[in-house]
Amino acid sequence: MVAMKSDNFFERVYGIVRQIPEGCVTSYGAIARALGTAGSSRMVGYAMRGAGGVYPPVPAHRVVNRAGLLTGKRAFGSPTMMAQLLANEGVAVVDDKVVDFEQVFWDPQDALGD
DNA sequence: GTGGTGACGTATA
DNA sequence: GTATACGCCACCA
Repeated sequence: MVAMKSDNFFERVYGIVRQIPEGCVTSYGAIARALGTAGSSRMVGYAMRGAGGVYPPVPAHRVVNRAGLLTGKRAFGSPTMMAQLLANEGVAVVDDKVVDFEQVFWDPQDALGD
């Protein structure tokens, strides 16, 4: 099967993010590790940068860094869009940071073992 | 084919 | 505990 998806890596990241349940969030490193590319944690975020142009849409707003900071909020067009979406999902966000990050944290490996 | 960059993470000072 | 430096690896020009 002709691998038309050269974004094998990207697609995988999208697949994980799309499995994130509503009201939950995860970290780039966790996703990267779930993919087996823990070393390319940066690539996870890089992939998300293109998440706004792929289909189906990827809830990138549910993906934050290790500190729970909405580092990529700027990728949503508005610096408050990401926080707004999270708040809409039930995730409290203050100062561009996820509140109780560890409580709403979702483990991507959980989807793999589904 | 090479170089530069990056929505991170970890290590060290 | 805070601040700074480096590394990782895949994508883009």
